[in-house]
Amino acid sequence: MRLATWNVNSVKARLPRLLPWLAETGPDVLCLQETKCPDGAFPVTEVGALGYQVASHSDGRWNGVAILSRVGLDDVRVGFTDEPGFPEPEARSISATCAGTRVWSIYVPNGRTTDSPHYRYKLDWLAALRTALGDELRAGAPLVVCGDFNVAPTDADVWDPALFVGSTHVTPAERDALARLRALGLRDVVPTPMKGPHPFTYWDYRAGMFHQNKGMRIDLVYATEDFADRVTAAYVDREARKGKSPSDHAPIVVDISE
DNA sequence: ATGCCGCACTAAGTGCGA
Repeated sequence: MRLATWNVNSVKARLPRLLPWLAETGPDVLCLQETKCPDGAFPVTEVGALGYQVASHSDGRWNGVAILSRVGLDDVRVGFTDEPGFPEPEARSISATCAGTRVWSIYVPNGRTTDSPHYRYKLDWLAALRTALGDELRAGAPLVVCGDFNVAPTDADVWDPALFVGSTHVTPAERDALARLRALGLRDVVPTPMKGPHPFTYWDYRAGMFHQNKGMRIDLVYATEDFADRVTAAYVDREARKGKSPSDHAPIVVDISE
């Protein structure tokens, strides 16, 4: 099975990139984030023509997550128990069972700055996610959490750690929240960079950040041991960040043996 | 060359992203 995750920064704007990418890469399951697509406007016909079922969760202009699958899409759940909001819960989590694996697509709140209420919201959201995942892991099925975690796990996951001192995405509290997810039994499936030493997944649109490879690894794949042990390859598809009208994130592609 | 911000909403200006 081939699984992928991609923050597309608007599924509508990215459709001319998404459709050929699906046809060429052929993931069996694709987790999307920042679809920015109102309910009912998701291009289900276009991706359906490529053989994919869609489960999406939207709140209009911002956020939005989805799962595309051509190997089944059952027991879809939007959000999770006791999910924090700002003030109301936003469209940041959707999960489904695909070919026997519980798949989550998540878009963690940005946090903005460490003195912002959005930062508290981010930490609370990650803590509640941990609780919800812990509950689901007791069921014992293989599980994988994919998405834009908005946290760089280590200093090697940002292009210049000195520039990030005092910023969100790198604080001990955020990294501890990730460590607590791993402590549930989830393993960080680190992709191959394809170029350079760092498997960055995000490069700002501005100032030529991509061509200087000044990026961050903030899109992650966290998998249960039984799933992670079956991973045969994982890579960052930098090609999708090139060319006309790309997302500012690149997809991660993971191959798993049956 | 991978190339110097883009998206949504709405109608030029703002909010957001990390």
